[in-house]
Amino acid sequence: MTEAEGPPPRRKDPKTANSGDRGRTVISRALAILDAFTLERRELTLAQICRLTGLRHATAHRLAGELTAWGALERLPGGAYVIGLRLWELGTLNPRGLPLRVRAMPVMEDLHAATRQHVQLAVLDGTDALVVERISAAGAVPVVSQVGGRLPLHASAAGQVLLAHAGEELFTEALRNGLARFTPRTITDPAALRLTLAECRRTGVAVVHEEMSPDAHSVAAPVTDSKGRVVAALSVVSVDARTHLLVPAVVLAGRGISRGLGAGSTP
Amino acid sequence: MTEAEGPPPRRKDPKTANSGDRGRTVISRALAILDAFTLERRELTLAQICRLTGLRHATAHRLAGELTAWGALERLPGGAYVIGLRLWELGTLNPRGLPLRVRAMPVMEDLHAATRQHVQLAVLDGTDALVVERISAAGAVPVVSQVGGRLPLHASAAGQVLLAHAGEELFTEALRNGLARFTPRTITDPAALRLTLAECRRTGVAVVHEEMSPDAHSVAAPVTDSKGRVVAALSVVSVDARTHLLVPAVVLAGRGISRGLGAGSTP
DNA sequence: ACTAAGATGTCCGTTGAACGGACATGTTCC
DNA sequence: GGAACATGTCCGTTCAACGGACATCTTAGT
Repeated sequence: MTEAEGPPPRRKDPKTANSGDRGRTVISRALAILDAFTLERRELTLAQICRLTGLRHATAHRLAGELTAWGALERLPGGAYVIGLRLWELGTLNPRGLPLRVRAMPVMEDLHAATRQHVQLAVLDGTDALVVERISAAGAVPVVSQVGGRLPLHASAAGQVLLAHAGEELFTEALRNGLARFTPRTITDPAALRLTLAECRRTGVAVVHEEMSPDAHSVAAPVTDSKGRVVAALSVVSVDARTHLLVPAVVLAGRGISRGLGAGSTP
Repeated sequence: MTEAEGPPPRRKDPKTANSGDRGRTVISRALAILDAFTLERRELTLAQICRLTGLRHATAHRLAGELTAWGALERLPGGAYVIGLRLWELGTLNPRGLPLRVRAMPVMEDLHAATRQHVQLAVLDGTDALVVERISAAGAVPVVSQVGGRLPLHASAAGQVLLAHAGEELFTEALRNGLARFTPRTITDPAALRLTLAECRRTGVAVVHEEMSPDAHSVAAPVTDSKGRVVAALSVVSVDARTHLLVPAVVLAGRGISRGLGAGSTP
């Protein structure tokens, strides 16, 4: 009597369960959770993480719990997850992050005081320029980027400096991603970009007029390490089209930071 | 004939293999690799990672490879590993990191200009105060801390402010870790610390004389968010023992940052 | 030049950690 | 009240992770 209905099959066909998921590693899943956080999405609930990563909620729950226990994530009172301070603390250990920043800050402040414009320091990361430090000017162009944000290599002064001094392989890699157009003045022709970069190598600076956003004019100069390699780009962003007036100041500041990094001391 | 020696046992007893390792998860191992990096150990070879984490080199090699592919680690020309920029980029998403920093920076610069001393901004993380921003003064106390570094809660002005406004549970937690003595003037008696914290809550500031390192005197004031909760501590470190002269400036600056965070606007 | 010691990188059979379906509980909205 | 959704927990199955073994390369000692 009690077995009238028969035993229901508790397990589904395993083949349908994780069919599209084979070959993924635990670490890749955990890192996918971290990847789900962006500048626009700084707080995520467990359900949002599941949707963004495609993970089952049981899996996401377990992984997020482990990441939280370690400090890679934190939980807000409401239950939502945020990137943890431990991750920020670890990030400061990167040689292109904090040490560069500490050396650059005083000079950037001088440059900011002299020009009263936005001052940015960017390094190469993948096929983008990553802004590692920034001093904003009150009355200048609204906000084009922020610390931790990214700039396109072909359409920003800092990006062009970094791209000009990188290898040919990065240039082809950047072309493969396509030269996105932001304004009518954006350089989208590979040959034209190559000429611009050559000019940048010759003069030592990049000057960009409204290639990324209207009314934004910028100048950038390279920052080199003790071996003369370009490790960062220093740029000033202004609403004034007469950016050539800023060239000497930016070059000077760039060299000032480079000297602080030991440029020229060990040839 | 050919089987004279017999088949050699290729596998060792599995029980001896990973006996002390049972129950550890892949993620805990990967995070242990990241944990191996500290301010003192910013570059690590694979062999060093193995020694520090206790992982087999095959495992560490695979995990470090995955972390590198994602950007959590980077490899230097010599083959050594460093914390990757991707980790720094993610870290900037923490609400107590960048947003706080952006609001605080201008005020910190004003405070630095007014006092010509080290200016620090610290938040609570576990049982330490984590320095999230710092402006160094050229002629002041050598170097007591740095961005990404940690201060003891009981022996630094910023730490005392954070501890004074945290719950009772953090106080007992801090006691459990022990009140480490750094100088003859360090408060190591729990009852004395409790009195100091009560005084700090009453006056709104913490004043510390050589409790962490000789010749270092510091004053700290709280920074509050829109709900009046203490989210950070602003401190000035000086060689001058007459720190009471700095109290009004630090309080003013702390309130200035708080106002930028919306303190008082939504009661 | 030969050997030893140590680091990095790769392979593959074994096995236990990770997966995900199912269920329980809590919350929100109509 | 109950439908929809989110979070949290349990447990049997299985495939990804582990680590011993081996290969290669570099550095050090004699």
